[in-house]
Amino acid sequence: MSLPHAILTALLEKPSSGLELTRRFDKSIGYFWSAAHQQIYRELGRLEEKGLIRALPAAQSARGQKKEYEVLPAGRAALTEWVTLAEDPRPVRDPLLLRVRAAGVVGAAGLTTELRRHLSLHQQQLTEYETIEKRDFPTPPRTEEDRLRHLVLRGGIELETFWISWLKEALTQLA
Amino acid sequence: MSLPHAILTALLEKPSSGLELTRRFDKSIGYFWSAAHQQIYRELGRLEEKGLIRALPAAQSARGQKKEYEVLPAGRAALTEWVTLAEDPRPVRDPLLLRVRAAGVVGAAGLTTELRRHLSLHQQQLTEYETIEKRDFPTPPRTEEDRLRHLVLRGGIELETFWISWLKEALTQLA
DNA sequence: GCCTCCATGTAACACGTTACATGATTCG
DNA sequence: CGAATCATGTAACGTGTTACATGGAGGC
Repeated sequence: MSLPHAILTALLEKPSSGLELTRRFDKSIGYFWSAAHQQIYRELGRLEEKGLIRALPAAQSARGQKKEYEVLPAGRAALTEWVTLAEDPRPVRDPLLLRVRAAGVVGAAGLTTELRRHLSLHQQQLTEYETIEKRDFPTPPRTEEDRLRHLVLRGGIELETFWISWLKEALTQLA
Repeated sequence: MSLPHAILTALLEKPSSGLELTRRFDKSIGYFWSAAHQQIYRELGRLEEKGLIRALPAAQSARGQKKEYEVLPAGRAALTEWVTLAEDPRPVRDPLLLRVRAAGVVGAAGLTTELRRHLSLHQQQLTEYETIEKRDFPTPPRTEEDRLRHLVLRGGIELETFWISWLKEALTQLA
């Protein structure tokens, strides 16, 4: 039940059309909750049907015509409730860990190439996050909203740091 | 495409019935790739149909009768191939990070309770992993299989450590 | 007129979750 | 014999992914 709330959050930050949302998911929210445009359009339809958002009056509903949405009070209420809900942490679900385990059974030949590739990708992602951090949070954030956004970004940075360190250790052991 | 390979790995470690697999997923493999029994039975059926595993001859196929599976050569080959496949890291997909971001928009009232609850759950999980580490790897592992299994466990431990540290920082900032 | 890009969708399928169904075995 | 437990499944649904369809606007 996360995607609808991700969309509500994005729309509260700024009313948008489906494609604009898709683009914003690609750079910002998508760093920790990704979604393709097909999923976004489907979900926008459901949210509108439930009365949590509405299409801005100016928008035409014809195909190929831009359609902007904004959040209704009921939508904000639903999001507020979701924030404090008791929802257990997702168990880890990572194919790479699984593959390392499988390598223990069928042999680790060729695994290091893939580990090196992942290491490089995580290093790239870390660099990207650090660029954003320097750009958006050059000084300690003052508003609560900024502090929370920075906190989320720190989460991303520390996760990438974990992967880099773990992959280096793995490569050392397999050398 | 991870579940079938998780099952192949588990079956190579030890031929099992559906329920035995379910239990082993609950304690071991499930720490980084969980699955319910319904999913496992469905997947066992598919793997058998594809000729990657087979039911042991002794087993009856009647409902309520135990049915053990073992991996066929084609199954081992498929798993070996998967280990070295180029498959990009999964983008992070975490509802808690999303909720913190949403809290930036609708207000963080009541969020700390949930963060404290998560902190406690992650501390429990870390303790569990450390118990397993002491039990299974009291001395540096010698075989490649053991080294790889330990590596995966280290991944779990470091991930939990990350969450604990991040949650503590978050709670400090929101205090 | 044609190509590209912007924009909104549909369809089909794979995967994961929740609820329920059915039969065999064991223990009191 | 009744209840609990072991064991294998079915059904329905929600979410995520891949492939494809439709239409408008601007540039050559």
